[in-house]
Amino acid sequence: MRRDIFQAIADPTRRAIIALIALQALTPNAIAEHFQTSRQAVSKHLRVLTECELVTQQQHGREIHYSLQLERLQEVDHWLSQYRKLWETRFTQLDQVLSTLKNQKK
Amino acid sequence: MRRDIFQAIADPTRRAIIALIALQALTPNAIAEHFQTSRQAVSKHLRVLTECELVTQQQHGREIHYSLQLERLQEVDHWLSQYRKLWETRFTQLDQVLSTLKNQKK
DNA sequence: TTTATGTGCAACCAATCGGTTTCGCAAATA
DNA sequence: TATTTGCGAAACCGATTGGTTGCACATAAA
Repeated sequence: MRRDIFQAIADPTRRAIIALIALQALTPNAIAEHFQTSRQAVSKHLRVLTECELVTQQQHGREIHYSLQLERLQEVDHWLSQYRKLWETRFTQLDQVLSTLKNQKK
Repeated sequence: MRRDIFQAIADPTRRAIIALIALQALTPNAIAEHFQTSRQAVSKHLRVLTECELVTQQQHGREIHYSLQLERLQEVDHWLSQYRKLWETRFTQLDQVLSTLKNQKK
């Protein structure tokens, strides 16, 4: 199933998982220890994250290590960038207003 | 109800609404014309967006104009920034690897 | 070999979601 | 005044979500 990354990061638990594995790969059991939910619930979240390619798996014997695919977050960054342009323009305009006011005081 | 902005932008229709009103405020009817859903469905989306303060209303007679609160998107930007740091570091490291290789060729 | 451990998957469940239709109400228009 | 228009709110509905429990199956350890 093709998943939407925005829907994937909508859940707070999934964002917490992302934060956990950002620096080092972890197993589902290791991740589940940080929450009050079952390992299976964490597995379901990992499946959603895997389906939108936000995380990848590395098998080590019977353990599976999940790690974050940082680059995928750039899709969100790209979506944001169109609006970032707008709010930066707005700040620039505010700066201009402020300096105009400053000059009038002189 | 206190809403989560990540949950608000998870829905593709809501992201489309955000894009629509980014440049100019619009009424629910005007927005609904861009989709194949009813005005009431759009109203529900606007309610979600209003609850997390992503949009604000301006009443003009019987018309209500909805406009985007750009600054609120900075909450997403702020969340992203921690990971942006990481992927930029990664790129920097890649650059270093590349220039090391380059120097070795000399 | 037997037992313990790490995992994914399926079935089930209550809650939520995104949509619809119907309604009521205030403002604009005839 | 009577009618039309723009809107929110409520009731309803099927699909999805996030959780659970129970299971099957490898791999590691005894």
